[in-house]
Amino acid sequence: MLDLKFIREHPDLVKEGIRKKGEADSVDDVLRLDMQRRDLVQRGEALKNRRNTVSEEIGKLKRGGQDASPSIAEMDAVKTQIKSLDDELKQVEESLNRLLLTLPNIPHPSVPEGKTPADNQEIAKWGEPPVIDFTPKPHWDLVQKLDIIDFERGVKVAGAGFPIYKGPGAKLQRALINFFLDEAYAKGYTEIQPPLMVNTASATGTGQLPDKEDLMYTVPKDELYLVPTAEVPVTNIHRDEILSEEQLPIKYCAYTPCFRREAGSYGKDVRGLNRLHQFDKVELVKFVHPGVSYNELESLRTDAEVLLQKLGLHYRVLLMCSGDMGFTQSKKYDLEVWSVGQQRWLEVSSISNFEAFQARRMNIRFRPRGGGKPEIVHTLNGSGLAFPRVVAALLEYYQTPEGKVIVPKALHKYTGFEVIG
RNA sequence: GGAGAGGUGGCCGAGUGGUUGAAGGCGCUAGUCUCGAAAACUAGUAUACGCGUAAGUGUAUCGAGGGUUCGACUCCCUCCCUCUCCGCCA
Repeated sequence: MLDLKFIREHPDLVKEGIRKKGEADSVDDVLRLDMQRRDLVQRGEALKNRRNTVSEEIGKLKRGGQDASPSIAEMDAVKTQIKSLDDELKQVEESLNRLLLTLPNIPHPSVPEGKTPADNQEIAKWGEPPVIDFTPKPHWDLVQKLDIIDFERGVKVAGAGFPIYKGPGAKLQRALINFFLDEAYAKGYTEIQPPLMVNTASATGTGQLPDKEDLMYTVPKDELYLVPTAEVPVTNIHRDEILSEEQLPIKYCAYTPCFRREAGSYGKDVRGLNRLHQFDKVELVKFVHPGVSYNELESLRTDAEVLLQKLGLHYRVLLMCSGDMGFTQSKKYDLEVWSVGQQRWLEVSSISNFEAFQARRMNIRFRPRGGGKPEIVHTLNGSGLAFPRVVAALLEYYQTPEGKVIVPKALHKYTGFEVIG
């Protein structure tokens, strides 16, 4: 959510930012409702002031045994007016709030303007594709021969997009959980095991609601949502809190399964591990002082990149353009790992600065050193990392001509084996 | 799921219709005292929104929402949550 005062004072900047994101701009409606709201507030409060004053007088008169009926009669009329102004105000505020929740965050000046993924900028590349003298297999062939991931039976048990990891496949997943979390620990992140279902307020706080309800699995009977990412429960930990500046930055890491309906996906994008309804992810979340959030974004990116480096996987860093960035972000990087078997890049991490956009929705503030008014914190998060595509890339990258897979050294102490197959 | 109790400021805790934003205590901040610290004493110590350049001022907030009333922390209704006992259960 954007700051209403900022919109009021800089409507053109906001309109420009929304235009860059390629979204419809309802800034003028916001301003109109804001004016209506302030007018109603002023009229209502003047009457309430009157009511409070007279009620106090009535109290005094009654205690003095005097007649207060003229005042009471006046207040009867005032009461009706207040009620009607309050009702009107409530409607205006509901409309205003609904509108504010649908305004996207505006991009940081360093974000390139663009409309599609083609406009994203590749700003770094690490490693090389492996040199091999055979035709590499895609991971879905490898895992079937090795019998380590069973897609067919996953369909039977749950449906498409719910694979079953088996034997070394399951252990590889478990190894990655520990590897990623240990790396995060070493960088000062505190491990969180959050709820895997969240309520409406939490889903609204991080921006999944009201617009993106279709992405989530719902539990209607209990008004809960299965987490589409640990970002949701972890960022909401500090909802409606005033932190102290000394606590900042707060850094959390969390391993969770993630559940996404991903309606409308099809084709090569969903083959094998490329896109699933349930997948594992370690998420990194930061709450930081607004003055340093862009430094924190860079270090967050480094924290995620190092994981791919330690796994020895070839990857690139994209700076997302304004139009491809998403509703809540001010600036976002994607890490894409090279898929040898598919000869394409796969997104394994998305690293974002939301500035105050989420924190304002969630009312997460901090008290500045030495006192003073609470300020909104900035929130950031990044995948560190999402498992399925890392697993896909890893299996494909380290495959042998015989269809076995060499486990990268960084994982040996977690897997206990060095070769799959 | 059944029965009972309760939700008040950073924390504890008073308050059952009329200056209660809210006693008292703790904590915290500043000052006095001290070589310094502790203790003691003094003062200050919520948030949001509106108006105002500002000082300031108005309104709201005692779990949430609604109702009764001239006036609600106090009465009524609905919901949420916590605790205790019982049941069920990994």
